[in-house]
Amino acid sequence: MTPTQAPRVLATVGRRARNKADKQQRIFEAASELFTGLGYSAVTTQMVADRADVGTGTLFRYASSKAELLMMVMNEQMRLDTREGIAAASSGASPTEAIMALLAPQIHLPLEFPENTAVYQREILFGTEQGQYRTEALARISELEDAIGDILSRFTRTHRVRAGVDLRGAGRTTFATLHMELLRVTFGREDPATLTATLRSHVDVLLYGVLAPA
Amino acid sequence: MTPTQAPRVLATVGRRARNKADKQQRIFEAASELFTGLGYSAVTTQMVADRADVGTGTLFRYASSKAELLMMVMNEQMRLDTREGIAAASSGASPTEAIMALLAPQIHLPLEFPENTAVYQREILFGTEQGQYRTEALARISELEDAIGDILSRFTRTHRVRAGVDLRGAGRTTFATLHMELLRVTFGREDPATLTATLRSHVDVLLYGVLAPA
DNA sequence: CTAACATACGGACTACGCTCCGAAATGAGC
DNA sequence: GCTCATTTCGGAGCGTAGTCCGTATGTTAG
Repeated sequence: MTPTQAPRVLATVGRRARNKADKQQRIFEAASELFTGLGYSAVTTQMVADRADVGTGTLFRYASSKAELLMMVMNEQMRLDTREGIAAASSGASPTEAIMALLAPQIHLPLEFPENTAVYQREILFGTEQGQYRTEALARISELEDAIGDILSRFTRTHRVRAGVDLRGAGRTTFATLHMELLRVTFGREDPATLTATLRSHVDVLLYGVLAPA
Repeated sequence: MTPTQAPRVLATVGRRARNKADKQQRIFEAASELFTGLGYSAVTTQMVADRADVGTGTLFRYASSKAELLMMVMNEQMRLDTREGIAAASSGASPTEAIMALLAPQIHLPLEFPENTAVYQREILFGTEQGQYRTEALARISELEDAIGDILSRFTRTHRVRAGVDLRGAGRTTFATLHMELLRVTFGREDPATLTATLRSHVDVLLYGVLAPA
């Protein structure tokens, strides 16, 4: 083996690309450990940069803001929860149960990481920058909204959809409600123990309404 | 009139209290003009302080944060819209129409001041500090949620409430949806012209549900 | 191997929200 | 009017997110 041959095998992507992937990895791990250990507001970007052993200038070429840094970390968790929920929803026996199965895996996050989850939700809803990690988060939400559409259409044989109802819009309403209920738990205005029950009754209202003509 | 008598008439509250009210007034006007003229992010607290002719230290004893400063201004508008909505709602002929009448005055804000309204909503939902102006904003929201409860109970003679439905929770769902739809307009994901129609269909879904057993 | 180029890096720097504490103004007691 | 206590004021200073640009490092051509 000549000195130029041995590296070439691994070097098909070049040293630069490898350095980049390596830094990306270090930054992800540093951010993940610090955010989960201390919570968003107690972490400074300087701390992340130091732990990842890069300069702050470098840090901000890998994530365009501190919030993007958090989203990078949270998206991983969200990815798992979403996959789990979509799998579980396919076996729900009623519309309510199917939707609850879809949403159930999302519930643990605000309990485990209240502050980080609140910031995550805040940035999803109110973020203006079009960073890559926010884009990914939005894609994940869309995935769930689509899943609700799929669930509802799965039940159109046994249930009829009221005239004029837009299923996509109903998916949005479901998420609006999920967001708010998760926030209520985060800010301690709702008992986590009753969250599932509360959410189920919201889903029921959404599906079957509040009123019926007397 | 002795020099001590003339001032006494106006001075029942004391010079200190008058100075305070005066500064409060100047700060309100400065904040109002700057925020509405330039938008939240383009305004610095220094600019508000300068225009109100106070130091920054002083500014922050009249509003505990920049966001509180905005809420101080927005609350005034919200107060008018809420009063108008509650008055209009009492004459709605159907539950849907009554709720729409209640919400209608709220929808002009994001059209006129998209950025400020978004920040206002963000702080209402995610703010952690317990400043006086946020407290006031939350009270205004509660007022509207209560109004929805009143509307629904007004129709219990002609409509029956589905078993197990919590009207207060339904009010929260309505607001969750309103928040989200206003945000969609703010961020340009929804045509303002169709907002009323979209909102009405959301309210309909909420009242009468998506599904009915076939 | 070297030169010339392109890209990535990183830390000094800036902007801004907010705090802190010494100074000034006000009111009370005499 | 004078002194002292109390409240209010305000701007220098701090912490932190994010930028800018000179330097370092990798890549390519000859």
